[in-house]
Amino acid sequence: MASIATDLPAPPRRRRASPLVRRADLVAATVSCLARLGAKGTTGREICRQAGVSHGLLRHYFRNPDNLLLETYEQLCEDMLAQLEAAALPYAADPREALHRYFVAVFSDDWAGPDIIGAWMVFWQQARSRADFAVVSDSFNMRQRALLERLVAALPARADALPMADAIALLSAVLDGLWIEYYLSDQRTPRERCVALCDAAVRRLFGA
Amino acid sequence: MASIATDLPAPPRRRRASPLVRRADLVAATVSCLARLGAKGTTGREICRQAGVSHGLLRHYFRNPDNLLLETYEQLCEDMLAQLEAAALPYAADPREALHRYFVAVFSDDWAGPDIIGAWMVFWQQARSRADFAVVSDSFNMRQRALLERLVAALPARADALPMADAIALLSAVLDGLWIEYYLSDQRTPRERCVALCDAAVRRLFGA
DNA sequence: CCGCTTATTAGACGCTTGCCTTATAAGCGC
DNA sequence: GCGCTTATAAGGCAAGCGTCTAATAAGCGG
Repeated sequence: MASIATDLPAPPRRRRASPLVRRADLVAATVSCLARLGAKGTTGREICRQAGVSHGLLRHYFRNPDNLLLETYEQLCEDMLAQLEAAALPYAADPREALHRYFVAVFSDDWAGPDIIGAWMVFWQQARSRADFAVVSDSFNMRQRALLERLVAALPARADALPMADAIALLSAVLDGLWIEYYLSDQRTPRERCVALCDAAVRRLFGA
Repeated sequence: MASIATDLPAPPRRRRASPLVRRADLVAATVSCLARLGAKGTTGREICRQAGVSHGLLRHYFRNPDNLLLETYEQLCEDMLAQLEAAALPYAADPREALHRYFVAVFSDDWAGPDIIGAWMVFWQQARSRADFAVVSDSFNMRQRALLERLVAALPARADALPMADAIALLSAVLDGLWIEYYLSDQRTPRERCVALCDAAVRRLFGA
């Protein structure tokens, strides 16, 4: 048994890390916290606990917990948009396939996995009451929809098609709605079914 | 100017109310709180403040703030289902019209107004991490979908129709997705457009 | 009009949070 | 290897929360 003297002072393992790495750590811990504990449980101290750093460090990198939340949201949106483009654009020549890849990416573990999906719901909540979050949300929605529009535009034109704005809005709604369905129970509606339903929606909305 | 004696003791206007009324007051205050302040801002004390009662009263009617939240969720679901049925079922003979009334009710001020719409997002969040909330959510979803299915079943059958399960799932997703879109900005997508898009989805999914 | 039930308030307690200030040492440049 | 920068830890402080207990009075039955 170790002596009390060596037990108590507990070498506070303070390995230094580059600012960029630490910031990334805190952002990652924030996402995990949001997904696991929701808005109420995601406190500055809890985030630091999860990141394995002292609670004073948060203030060293961010103005306050709220600011960390906002930056996390921004980065999450940026990353997701980049990956959606990377997944779909290489197949732009075959719009059906490109859309399919897009759907698969949306429901992938990266953005809809158990360690992250819950975070989006919290951000949506913030977007309604806080202007700075709303700005990020609006920008994200706009860009996501632009990408969708770009993919859809490559589909062969049909005579009995809906107005493009309506079709896009509906496809976008299907995506969000299925995403919520998946959020509420990945058992009841597994991701393969979500993707299949999205594909079906494309066929229905833009012609067989 | 009134005397200090009458100012300080501040007649604590403690009018009695029947238990049912007070409980309803607290539930209503909870919804308002959730919608205005989100999950983090909705504390037991804040709810009581908003309801105009002392913070001790919450414990007199509910085991704890969490329990009040759950009961609020249950009642909200019950009320909404009842009103959806009341809005749509009288027109069951004309399924198109019945569905339209259903959509109008979903996006009405009663369930999507600024004083309530934010609450649903919080409940969704709870439904993922807390089993008791998940039970309420699942039951609500099941019954809502059953009602939708009942209305859709009255539509004339079409040869090129999707499998019923898929069509229902997609229509339900469109509803939820547009609901979120409306939640994020009632400016960008006003409720009339949401309803119109739902109607369009019905035509597309179940035939013109 | 009195007395009992109980709705209601008020206050105390311990805990956690966010914010700030101070102390420490890790690791780079020289 | 030495010293300076600064990443990191730690603790104090006020405020707010949830829980509990005790005191008060409102309004009914008699």
